[in-house]
Amino acid sequence: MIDPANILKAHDLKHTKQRVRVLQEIALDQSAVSQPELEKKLGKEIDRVTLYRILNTYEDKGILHRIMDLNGTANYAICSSSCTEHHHHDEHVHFNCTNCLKIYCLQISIPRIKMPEGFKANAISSIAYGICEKCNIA
Amino acid sequence: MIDPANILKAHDLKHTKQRVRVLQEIALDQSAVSQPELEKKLGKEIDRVTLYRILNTYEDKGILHRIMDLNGTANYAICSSSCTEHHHHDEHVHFNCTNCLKIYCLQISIPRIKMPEGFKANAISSIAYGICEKCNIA
DNA sequence: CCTCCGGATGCAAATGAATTGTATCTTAAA
DNA sequence: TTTAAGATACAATTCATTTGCATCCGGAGG
Repeated sequence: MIDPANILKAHDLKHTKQRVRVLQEIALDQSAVSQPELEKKLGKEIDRVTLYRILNTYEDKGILHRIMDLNGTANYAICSSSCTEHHHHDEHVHFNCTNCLKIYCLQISIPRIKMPEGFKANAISSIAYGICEKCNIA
Repeated sequence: MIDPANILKAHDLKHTKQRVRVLQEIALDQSAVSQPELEKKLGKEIDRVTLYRILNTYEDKGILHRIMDLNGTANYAICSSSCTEHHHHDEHVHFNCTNCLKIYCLQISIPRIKMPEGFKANAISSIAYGICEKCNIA
């Protein structure tokens, strides 16, 4: 259950109606949402730039995680509760439907991968591309 | 060893000096290259739009594979020889340095991941973010 | 070697995502 | 209630990428 007020307080962020609306909107969907999609829904209430800044703030704070889709557009989804400002732990596999373009957060964690000598990984992202359950039916 | 002329012939592409130059330039580097980087190097010889079109053609033909970096910019690297027009087999892990922004193709293949019911994956991409060997020294 | 067609290139302009600057407004704390 | 730090809105800009169209050139056929 997502409580915007608590999340904001927990991360020392001022409680504004715009920030609350963004969290509500993103929490609705189990697939990740892009800024353009959010702008379509919230454009009447929130300025485009404000939306970008809110999303960046949320990412920095570890409230949202960002996934790049096929077009290089940023998509956002709520982080698992263990994410912090300093380290993201949302290391699950994402699924990007090449038909409807939606991004899903799968409940599958990313297998550990040993890096070559000299390379130090802080995070790893895994995106599967294909057809999602909804598009498979249609 | 990369032979541009052969690659072009093998894929039924006209032999033009621009196409040859792009292949030469990308083959030089073992890290993936973005269009903006290529444009810096080849901008005097090749038009920006032509560069985009060549890269798209190469991707379609399975000559290059595309990796999105942190900024949502497309980067390109030479495909393994088994890639074809209809299916990319370049399923190795990539490494995106958060310092120098370079993308490396690691010689590590992506572990098989079982998709949930209804989801059908055609390709999977895995990108590790961190500090590369060069930046680790400096 | 010459002709000629289709695909490739170059240039101009448009689109779309994201960022920056700045003035104004709002939250939360004194 | 006052007030300062921080948020928001609006305008303008940057940066990657795409589209339209006229021109050019590679290579197949004569």
